[in-house]
Amino acid sequence: MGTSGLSELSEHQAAVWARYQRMRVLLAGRLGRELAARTGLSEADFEILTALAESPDGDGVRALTLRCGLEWEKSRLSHQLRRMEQRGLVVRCECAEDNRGAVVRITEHGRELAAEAKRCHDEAVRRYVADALTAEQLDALGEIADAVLRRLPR
Amino acid sequence: MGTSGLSELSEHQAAVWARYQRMRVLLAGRLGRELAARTGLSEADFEILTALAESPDGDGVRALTLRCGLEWEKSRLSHQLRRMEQRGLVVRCECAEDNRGAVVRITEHGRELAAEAKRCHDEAVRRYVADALTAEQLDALGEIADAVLRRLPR
DNA sequence: CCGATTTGGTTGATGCATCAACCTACGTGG
DNA sequence: CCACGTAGGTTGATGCATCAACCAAATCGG
Repeated sequence: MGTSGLSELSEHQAAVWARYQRMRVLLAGRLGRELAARTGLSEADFEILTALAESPDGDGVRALTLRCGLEWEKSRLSHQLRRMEQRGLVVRCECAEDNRGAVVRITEHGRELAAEAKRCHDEAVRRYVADALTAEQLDALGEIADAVLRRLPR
Repeated sequence: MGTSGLSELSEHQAAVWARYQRMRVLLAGRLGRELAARTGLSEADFEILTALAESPDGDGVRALTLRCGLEWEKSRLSHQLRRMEQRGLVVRCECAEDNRGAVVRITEHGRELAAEAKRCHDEAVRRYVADALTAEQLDALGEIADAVLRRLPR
């Protein structure tokens, strides 16, 4: 002690952070790659399709609702939906209640891919994470996430 | 039990995963944003500059060395270095020992920004992670990362 | 020594993420 | 009712990440 400045990390803290970063990058890369290889979907596609497929409202979800649920920026959603519409995964139509708004509907093709992707994704998460950790570690991970999230503004 | 298919996640597992994902996305976003706001560097810039500044070899690092250390793809490094060279953060020059190769040198400007960025980044990691977790949680995070990394091919 | 293969690196195309600017419709206070 | 502020969405530009194609220098097998 005595050598640590106000904002420095101890060697141990830096080492943990480095391992976390490595896990984060490699895990995300692998999950994304497997999903893309098996379904042709990106993680972004998957998030949208999952939200649409899970939505109880059979016919379409308001873009705003989607955005809030995913915590996405509006331009991000707009660009993403444009690309997905071109590939026939979703359809955008006008909104009756608010003429500014957009309603997004998942297509049959989209729904099929979403189901396939969920299987694929869950299996990968199980393989790389759930099965790799003890029950205590899994609980700890949840609590760690909560603790960090509490520190994040908003 | 009995209801779980081969690749499904239990509710608890899915909930932990969701919280992890949320932490991952929001934390990365916040760290990147703070770094960009305070130094004008992206995380990618920061990784490169850190590697170059830490390198004992005062005059330049082989691109290959950089690539292996960061585990980056070669085209990614090439594009990134091009952008950084345009901004005057690094210089690329030819390699004496291997005429195919490239040697990267950090500029004075780059070195100053790297130091500033390290302070900024360490402070943010401390604030959002190190100070948010108990000593046990910090250790647990390191072990979780190791356990997952052991499952990841290569 | 020579031809084939491998290796280090660049380039171009595409998708994803973000920022800023913009447009139109909604809502509210006068 | 109207003028103004705000909210929902789109668009364009830029940076980042990846893939595939390419090039030249190195290396290896005969």
